[in-house]
Amino acid sequence: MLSAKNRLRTSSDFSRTTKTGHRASSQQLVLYFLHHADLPVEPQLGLIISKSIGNSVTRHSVARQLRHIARQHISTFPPHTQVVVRVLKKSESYTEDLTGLMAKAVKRLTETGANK
RNA sequence: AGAGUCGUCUGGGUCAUCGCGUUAUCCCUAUUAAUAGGAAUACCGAGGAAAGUCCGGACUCCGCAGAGCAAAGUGAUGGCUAACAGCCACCCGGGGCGACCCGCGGGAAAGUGCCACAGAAAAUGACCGCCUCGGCUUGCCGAGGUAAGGGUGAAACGGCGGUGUAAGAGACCACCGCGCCGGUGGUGACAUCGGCGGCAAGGCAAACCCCACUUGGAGCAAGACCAAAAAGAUGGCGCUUGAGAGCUGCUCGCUCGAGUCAUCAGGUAGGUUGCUUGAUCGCGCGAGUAAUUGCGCGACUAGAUGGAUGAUGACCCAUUCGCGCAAGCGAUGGACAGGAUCCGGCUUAUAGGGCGACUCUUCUU
Repeated sequence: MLSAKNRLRTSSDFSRTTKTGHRASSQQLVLYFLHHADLPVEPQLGLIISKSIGNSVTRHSVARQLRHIARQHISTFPPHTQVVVRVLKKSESYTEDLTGLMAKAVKRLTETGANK
């Protein structure tokens, strides 16, 4: 699981990341990520799970699994980064999808950072 | 043994590793000196419905001289409770051989309204039929009587039997039903017995309405405290005689330069609090048919806030499937469902399992 400092907390963080950030998507997930020097040093991650996924039990269980997977990869993100994961469809396992998307996002972030 | 009725409990278990949240202890760092951040260790960490948010309260704020209207809700009787639309007991009506179950149970002789389709008529009614009278073309027409019969309908103007009649009819009579009066039993709803009365009384009140009783409003996003920024008020200093800022350990010096500093009230963003020990639960004894309650002893560890429970492994138990005569082996791996101020209820969802009480039938002794 992710510790509290690695989680997005406010509504404005979510809207800024989803509206102005970059995107990477798969069949089941969409990953938004934003890198800016004004953001906190620790990488932060937030989840968006709609009611179409299932009832409250299902949504919480999906969120816990995603946080568990994301914990192993959050340290690979560069500092000053915020990430939002949106869940589109219900699935048995999100491990491969999330791992692939996060690797892609990290690759693009480090490339743009190199260009600077 | 079989068939049933009712109540109640449980809601996979044990262990290990990593991770997350609250609290406590200790250590480190920072300063505003009692807070913040970080690290370690320990303890604890979703439910019987946490759900729906349908009732009732606690708690908080606002309002409030008193009375009435409106609106909403409740509706047999007695009790329990903080309170209730809840619960218990009992009454009444209905169902079952029975254990037991079902019923939003005041008023339809205060008034208004509605009663689909069918049917003559849904409440000032005559379609068929029956009877009487009149007419003639002798089996039809007209006038009238009749709610016993037919047919329609969820429901047809008290039921049934007799007297009676042209035919009929509470027109009259007995029993039942209904209403009133009285006796007895019961706290009471009511039951039962006796007498009298006339047949006046179709259903719907979850149609309006009438009667009785209850209710001030909003809700933890309540409320309380702290309090950025921007704007405001007051005061100090200053506008080339330089306030203040940057460079610096300090002074000098250099550069920028027209506003700047302090206080105040308000209370936005944000934060803290409210926040979990309570009409609490378990056991024993006592009161009560029971709901419930008195006393004594013991127990109590979720408090998150984009919202903490996840991942992996081992064993056991349960389910299902396959192999097998069986023992067993292999695979599968759990119903409904996730706290958000807290309690009492109701309703709805729920795989499987355990326990208790009782009824009926059959057999044996």
